[in-house]
Amino acid sequence: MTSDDSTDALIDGLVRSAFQIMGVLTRIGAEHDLSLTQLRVLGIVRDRRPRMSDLAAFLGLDKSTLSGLIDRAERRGLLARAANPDDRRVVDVLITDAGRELTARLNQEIRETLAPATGRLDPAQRQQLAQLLEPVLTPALPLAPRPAAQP
Amino acid sequence: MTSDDSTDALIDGLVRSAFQIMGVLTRIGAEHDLSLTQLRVLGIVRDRRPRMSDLAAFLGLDKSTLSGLIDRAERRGLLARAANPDDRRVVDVLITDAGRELTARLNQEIRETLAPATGRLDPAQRQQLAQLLEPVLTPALPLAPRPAAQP
DNA sequence: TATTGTTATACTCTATAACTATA
DNA sequence: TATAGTTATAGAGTATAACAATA
Repeated sequence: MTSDDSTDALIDGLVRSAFQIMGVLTRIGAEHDLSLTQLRVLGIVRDRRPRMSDLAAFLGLDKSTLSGLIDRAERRGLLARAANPDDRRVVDVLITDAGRELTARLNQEIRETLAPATGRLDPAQRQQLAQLLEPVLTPALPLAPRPAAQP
Repeated sequence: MTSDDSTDALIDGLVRSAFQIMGVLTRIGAEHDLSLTQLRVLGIVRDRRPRMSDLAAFLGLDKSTLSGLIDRAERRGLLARAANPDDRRVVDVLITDAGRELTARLNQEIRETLAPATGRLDPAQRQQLAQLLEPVLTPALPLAPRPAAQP
């Protein structure tokens, strides 16, 4: 079996939804001089303190790309680098108070912008949609402390 | 009412889903030296022949950005420009046979890559998810011929 | 030796501004 | 004048390769 109608229709909907969401995120980010990737980093680091390499791997970016990304966010006072006490090669990434405030404001804007779309479903349908989406989703970056590696 | 749980959970799921889908699309595109935007253009032009300005507007890009994008795809023989018979200022964008073949192959790869995720739902759930997504989605770029403008 | 992160370099994506051709 | 498209320019995002520090 290489394809079936239910899968094709679902993928089409997921892809269109993805471009729509990305469009909203891109526009709102741009209004605050933030790229999509920087927006995403803020959302991730909001309640985590990942090391550079883990963050790069989770984002699917080269570590050198992440260096530049964090540079620019750090220059703007949204993120900060910190030494990791356990391994002196490692650099942790953390959010600043300014970054946290900006992130909260952005999330509010995102909710408001998407409200006309999500509002076309009633609360029970919204809940059902979120539940159906759940099994399709990749797990998020785990919160610290990180699990022990396989021996 | 500024927020409710069902909306927040739905937006969280939609945003995570969007990043996941974009990750897959970005990776598959990169394996064929195509950016996310070029991938998207191929998907749109596959069964349409939009003018440059309409395509730029639909993608949310400046017309100058689209010029470069089409340049690069044209140099690779995936897309072509054509004069519009009704208005000599207008340039239409169309897909080549090579572009169509590549697009078909990419779509197949996307389906295969996403199969483990979509396969976590049974066919009835997939259908239901696609149906619940539908009202949330923005309408696609209309197929030619274009509707008459408002007088 | 292997891993973590940064720097140098090059290319794509993107927008702004200035331009040409057509309406 | 207004619209459609291109070109020139500049900044951000991205990967590859070479490097320094630490494990």
